[in-house]
Amino acid sequence: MPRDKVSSRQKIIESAIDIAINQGPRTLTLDNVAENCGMSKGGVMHHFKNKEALLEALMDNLMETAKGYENSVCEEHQNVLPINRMLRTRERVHEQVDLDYARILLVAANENPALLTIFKNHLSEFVEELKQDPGRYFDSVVLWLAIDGLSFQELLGVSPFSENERQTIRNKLLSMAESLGDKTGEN
Amino acid sequence: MPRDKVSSRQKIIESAIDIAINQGPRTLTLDNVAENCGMSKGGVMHHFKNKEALLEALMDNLMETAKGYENSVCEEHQNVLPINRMLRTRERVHEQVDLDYARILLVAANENPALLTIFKNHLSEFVEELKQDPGRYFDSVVLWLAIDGLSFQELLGVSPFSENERQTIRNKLLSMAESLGDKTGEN
DNA sequence: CTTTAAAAACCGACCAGTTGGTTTGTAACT
DNA sequence: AGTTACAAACCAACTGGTCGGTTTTTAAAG
Repeated sequence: MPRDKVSSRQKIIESAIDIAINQGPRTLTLDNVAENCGMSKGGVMHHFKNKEALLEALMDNLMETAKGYENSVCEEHQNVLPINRMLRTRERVHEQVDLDYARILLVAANENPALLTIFKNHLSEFVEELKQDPGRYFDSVVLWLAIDGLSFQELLGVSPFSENERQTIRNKLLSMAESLGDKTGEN
Repeated sequence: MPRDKVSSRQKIIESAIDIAINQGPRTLTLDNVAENCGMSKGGVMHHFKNKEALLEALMDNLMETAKGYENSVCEEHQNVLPINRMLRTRERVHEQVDLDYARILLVAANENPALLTIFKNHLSEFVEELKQDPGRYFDSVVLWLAIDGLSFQELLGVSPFSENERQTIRNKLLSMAESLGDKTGEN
């Protein structure tokens, strides 16, 4: 039996994520990853032909996790404005995988900006969705940019707010989104 | 006088900025800087005892430039809300030195997060200033986070908006800030 | 105005460590 | 026998940083 291809690959990815989160972007090296998951570099290279391939896998992993949370939010909160859905998703991501998870974005930005294309496309799709509702477009964009600003500040480690304050801000943004109404216009 | 101490140091800094902007953070190496400004590495090391010292100088340069724009805005628009002032400053920075200038932040974040402390302190001061006016605190924070989100998206190269759209957004944010009133409450 | 000597600016070779990546080997499974 | 899944040794390029030496500037003395 191939010793355990799937779980080995996954173990490498998790090791890489672990490094990206708990150490800086600069320490995400192939040697480090190999050591962190108790493998030789040759082993790692067997699963990912080069570093870029590994980073791609990281990005995919990140996007898929996010999409998973988005889906769960969609199920619980139906017929809700896109911006509302987005804010709730962010909240959930924040609770569960911690924003540190997004540090992978920083690694990607540093290593190979092309990797961010996947992420950018995700944002573009969301803009298109917001444009479907021209009347609430701008208000939604502002709320969206605000939550992004808050996240980015935290991501770079320059947020002047405490976690408590950030929580308050997120809640207020959410309530602002809710006061924009629901999809059908009632409320 | 030594050959030209001031301008040599400045030339190194400008070379480093040039690299930080036009190439990725990873290419900001001492060798690269030296080559870019037509000097030997030894020469560079003479002006900056190590890479960190150079990066510090970059951050200082960035902060001082920003402060310069803020002052010019202060002169032209007196008695205006802090958030209003901040948005106008951002606009001016954007026009003149381009947001690419802020790419230095990314380099710093990647290389030595401690360097961001200066930047973080600047943000903290602004929060304190906003808190002086509790009635408009939250609205100001939202506008601020929004412009930050817009900038950060652009910084990472993931902005789903065109430059035209971003301009529209910035203008709208500014007009929202203006509708918050001026410092004295009239208007 | 010279001479002189210290100080500052700068060069270029070098170093140890790290990087992404390759090659070769080998044990296990099919 | 052949493929899969690794391990181990290895490599060239690059990293930040050091160091001995050379040139240029400055300032003081004659």
